[in-house]
This record gives sequence, structure tokens and C-alpha cells, in this order.
Amino acid sequence: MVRGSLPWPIHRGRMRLDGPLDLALSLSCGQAFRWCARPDSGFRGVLGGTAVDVWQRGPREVHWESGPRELPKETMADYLRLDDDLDAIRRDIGDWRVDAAFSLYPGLRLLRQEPWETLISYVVSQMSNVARISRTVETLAANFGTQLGDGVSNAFPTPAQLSQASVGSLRLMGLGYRAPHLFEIANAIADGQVFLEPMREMPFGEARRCLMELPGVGPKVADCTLLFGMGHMEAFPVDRWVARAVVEWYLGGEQMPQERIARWSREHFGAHAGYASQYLFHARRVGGAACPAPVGGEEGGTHAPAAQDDTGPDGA
DNA sequence: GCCCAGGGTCCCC
DNA sequence: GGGGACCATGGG
Repeated sequence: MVRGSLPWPIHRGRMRLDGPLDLALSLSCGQAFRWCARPDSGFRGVLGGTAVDVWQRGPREVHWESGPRELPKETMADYLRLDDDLDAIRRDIGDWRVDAAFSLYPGLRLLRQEPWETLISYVVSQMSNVARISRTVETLAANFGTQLGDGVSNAFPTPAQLSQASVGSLRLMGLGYRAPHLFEIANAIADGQVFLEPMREMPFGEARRCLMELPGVGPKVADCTLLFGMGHMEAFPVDRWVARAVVEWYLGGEQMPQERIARWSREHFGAHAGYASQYLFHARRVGGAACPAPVGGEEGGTHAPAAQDDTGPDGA
């Protein structure tokens, strides 16, 4: 694992973990879009205003190199949500299928991203796929973001920087019909008509309504922004994969509008519904149509799949 | 070529 | 409030 060939002054960081973490999975599972997998199993990205290479060594150590600036340990820990007690969250969700998914993908953590970048990334995401979203987001950074001094990486563009882009130029970057949405959102924020930060402190429903007033922001994009960018852990984003998982595994195959799936799921999974959403998303997208099976004999889990605890949307 | 994607909007009933 | 057409574009 030879590094040190980076063209910037290198700052090294290292951290011992108290809880489980699957760094590669958490960075690549489709919640953040700027982490680029490297041949040596590390990832390069931008965090805390600096370029960074990060990798995991064994189950309990995370290492990184950053530059030109130093990346404080607190920033890394905050981003990786190492303060989340996964076992406690799993118990709080209290659902055997989600429990099984936690066992299948140990150490998958939500990330604590920035509201603005999260919002724009998910406006870009609509009717697209993870690979293409990553490419488009990277293009935005390369064209409008501030260079970080390493000669390679750019920061994600600020609202002011993105508001300088013309709708036409955005279209040329593969944004298609989403171009005017990005343009309008960037201008609304750059002009001080909309503020994202206060939405962290708002009640979930109020913040959600505020986001959905923005063009190109519906329930799903709002929920992703709330969950990944604003710390509203009860948000339950419903995309195609999550909709499939809920319909097939919980609703007996009965189709349902996505807003009803979201509402039912928030009620069913509770205060940490967002974690349930991410595990179901990954299980259905990667694991396939088969419902995650409980690994036998786990203590503390919610009771085994007794075949009929399938409480539907109107179930008791 | 084909189906699909971390959907939203608008129009219609 | 619910169902459909339409929206651009690239991944696999």
C-alpha cells in the first residue's frame, strides 16, 4: 500500500474504531457520489475542504492522508457517523428483516454529508443510476468547483459558483431536463431566498415541506437530503429498490404509491427509519429479490420470522 | 437495440 | 388523492 506519491504536502491521520465499520461499503453503497475507489482498496474523495485518501486496515482502524490541508480526526469521525451505535439502532428499529440485513452487511453506516451537496446530488439523481450520478456530480465539481491545490481535485461548487452556470452549459454536462432545476435552486440559495442550515433544527415534516418547495425536489429527493445531509434519521427515502423491498417483503406484493410507502415505513420503523431504508435499499439492490434471512440463534433480535407477523399498512 | 435508473411535474379524473 | 404521460441520458 504505497502512497506518498501525491503531489501535495501530506497529512496523515489514523483512528481506532469502537464499533463496526465497513468503510468501503459505506462510501460506495450509493449515498455519497464523490468517492472514487482506488486499486489499493482505498478511496479518494473530498472532505472538510481538502482532498483525502482513506482506507481501512482490519476491522478496527481507519487511515487517511489528506492535502493540502489537514483533515482532523473529528471531521472524519463525524462524517462516518461513528457516534451511531449500530446495535442500539438495530434494536430500536426492531424488525427482523432489517435485523437480518444488519447481519448481512455489518458496519454499513449512514454518512453525515453537507446539506447543499446532498441536495444537488439527489436532484441530479432523479431517473438516473449511481454510476451516472457520480460522473455528473464529478463533472459539476470539475467545471465549477474551487481547485483544491493538488492539481486533481475540486471542491463541490458553492451555490454562488453553480449559479454562474447557464442552463445551457448544465444541459451540456448531461443534466438533461434537470438543468433548470439546478439553476433555480442554486440561484435561490445564492440570493439568500432559501436557507438550508435551519432545516436541520426544524421538525421533520416542516423541513420536508420547505425542501419540496424547491423545483425538482419531490418526496424522495427531500428525504435523501433530510437523511444524508441534515441528520433527520426518521426520513425514509423511497426509490425503486426500496419500494420493491417494502412491497415484496412487507406488503405481500400489494403495490402502493411511494408517499404511502414512505409514511407507512416511518411509522413502522420509527425514529431510525432512515437506517432501515438504507439497509433495505442495499439488500434489495445487491442481494436480490430474496428477503434477507435471519441468521440463526441471534440473541436480542426481534423475534424470528414466525411467518405471519406481516402487518400490512392497516394491520394491527 | 433494449430495459432500466436513489423521480418530479403536470394534467386529468 | 390517485393514475398516467412525459421528461433526457447513459449503464449494463
